[in-house]
Amino acid sequence: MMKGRAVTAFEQRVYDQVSLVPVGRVTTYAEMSKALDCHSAQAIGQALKRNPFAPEVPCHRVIRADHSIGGYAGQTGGEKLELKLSLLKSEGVEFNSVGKLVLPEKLFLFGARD
DNA sequence: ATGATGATTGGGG
DNA sequence: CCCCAATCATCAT
Repeated sequence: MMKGRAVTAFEQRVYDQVSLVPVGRVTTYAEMSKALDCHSAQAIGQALKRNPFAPEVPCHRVIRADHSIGGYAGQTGGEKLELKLSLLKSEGVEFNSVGKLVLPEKLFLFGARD
């Protein structure tokens, strides 16, 4: 039988990290790259786009550093993005007409205490 | 092993 | 808005 592709150590660390983001909060690719001591936010996106545990692992709670929505399920536009938006909205996180996070204080910074 | 790709980012025009 | 360089894990050859 077909065995799915193995989750790499790096991906596992990314998933563990994003799992720390609470419901109703979001973080950024850049913030995660710092927390994981990786110097490439894009590498974080690479791992998240291949997340085999979505939405168990909340990869939809990761947005861009400029507070815009970012991508989802391998897409940067289209229906999947709509899904990401509705998932976040159902958790109380919203974006304005310019596509930016309405309440920046909802950003979750690793290592910061509330 | 080498080259290309990408859910990014910060800088510049 | 668009373009570019830097960065790096993963994928295709």
